[in-house]
Amino acid sequence: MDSNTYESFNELMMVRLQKIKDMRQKGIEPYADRYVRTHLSSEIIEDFTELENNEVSVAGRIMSKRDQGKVIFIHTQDMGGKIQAYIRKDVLGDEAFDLVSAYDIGDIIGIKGTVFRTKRGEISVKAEEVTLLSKSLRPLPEKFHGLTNVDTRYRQRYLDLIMNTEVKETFITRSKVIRAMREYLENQGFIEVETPTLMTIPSGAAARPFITHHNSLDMDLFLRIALELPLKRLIVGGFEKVFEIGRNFRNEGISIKHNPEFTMMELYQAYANYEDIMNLVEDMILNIVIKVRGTEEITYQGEKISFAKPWRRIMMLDAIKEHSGVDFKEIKTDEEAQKIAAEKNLEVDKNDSKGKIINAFFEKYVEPKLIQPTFIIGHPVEISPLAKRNANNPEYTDRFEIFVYGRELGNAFSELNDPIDQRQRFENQMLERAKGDEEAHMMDEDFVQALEYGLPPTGGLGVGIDRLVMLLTDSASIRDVILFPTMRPRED
RNA sequence: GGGCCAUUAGCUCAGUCGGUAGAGCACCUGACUUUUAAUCAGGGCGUCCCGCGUUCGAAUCGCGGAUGGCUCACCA
Repeated sequence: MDSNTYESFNELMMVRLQKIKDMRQKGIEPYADRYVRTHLSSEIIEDFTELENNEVSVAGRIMSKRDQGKVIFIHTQDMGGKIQAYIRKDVLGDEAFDLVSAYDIGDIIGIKGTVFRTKRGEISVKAEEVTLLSKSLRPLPEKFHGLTNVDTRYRQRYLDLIMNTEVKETFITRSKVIRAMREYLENQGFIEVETPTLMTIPSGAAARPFITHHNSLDMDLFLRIALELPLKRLIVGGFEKVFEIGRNFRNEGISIKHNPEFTMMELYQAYANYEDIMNLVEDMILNIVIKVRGTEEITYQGEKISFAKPWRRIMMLDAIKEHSGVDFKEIKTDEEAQKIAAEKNLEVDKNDSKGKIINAFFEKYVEPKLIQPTFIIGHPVEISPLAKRNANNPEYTDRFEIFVYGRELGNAFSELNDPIDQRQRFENQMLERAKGDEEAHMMDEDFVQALEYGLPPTGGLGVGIDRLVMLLTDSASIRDVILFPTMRPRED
């Protein structure tokens, strides 16, 4: 750090810098090497009856300090929560006590002492030895209101985590959700794999990709938008049950439900169809909900949501008929579909096929109504370029999506394993692209070639981890379940 | 990308009609040996988001910009 840096320090920080100098002059190092702690704050509170009058050592950040002259009360915070230290001048001695007196809120300290309960009933540690482990230079946000500025909370998440305990809880829950999912899938015989993030052809979803450049190969690469195609190649290769939990990147708008990078779990199971996957995902999510929340029913944004089996299963066309009165079974051509869309004042592109219009109807009339976990089955083939056609009605696919609280939580289908049909579908997507649809799939020749070697009948699934965590932590925004959400850099 | 709103001390906020900036917490000095947003007395702390303009004078009014929030669009 040079002197120019110090110039940006305000008076509060200059005072703390001076304290560091004073300590070093006394031969005390304010940045310690290590500290042996015996207990977390939570352990002392939970096991108070056994620990009372025993010696313990705790470490953590000073969150509050009440100096009464010859007695100081300090709350320190660690992973387990907060615990109070009771520090007496006559126990520590004058010199050590004066040092503690100079500690600031935000400093990280170690306390060795005996466990007891104060007059007011709070379980505390009566300090015999207090050690400064790391001096804090910047003042923490105010103790009562804490840190509420959302901008700062996301940009300086560490401050958010220090000040807002429920934020820590959210991310602990996130970790539990992922662990429970892994456990479940491993118990079902799935193997976890990792596939490339850098792709030559981004595929597996309808989305605009991020582009980057590889210098020594002198070529552009794309960040993946889905995990799907590499995983299906692994099924071709004989891994019959695989899954990946990985980051996807989509170059699209940011909203309460969308972050440019987000986490998906995708799994593929050979010899299974979409109905097998439906049973699997229903059981898996119920399992996770119970493991994480201890109950089948949760409350999300004031709405009671039950994950108890079975979830409602309804054909997409039936759901549209139920909510909009329009029966697309009666509508045969793109022109008829365009006409009915116009009658309903639904904005669609004039090139849109019947399949896309069905999807538009679904999104407008049905999606917001699907509060309880619901399987929507049988999507039009035009919007499902990687899904197998239904044997009885080849205009539609053996596909389903899971909706909860009006939001898509998962997507699954019987995988298209006919290489000739797959090539045709890619070609149709290329035509859509040529018509200006930037999100249409690109041709993936290598993937078609893999199918030509033979993909067994396979069921596949994708689940949005962030959205699942939102439900289980009652978080209104996806940014509340992503530690460092994408932000514009500050100008300054 | 459009609309609306916000941005003032480290944090949470107030700021009247345009008259040159305030509170609480935090910090500093002093008092206080079981406090709980400890208390009491005193003190210091500002790029009023940035730029331009109007005005004798701008935190306040106008225009442009930045960042964020909400929302619509986009996004299966």
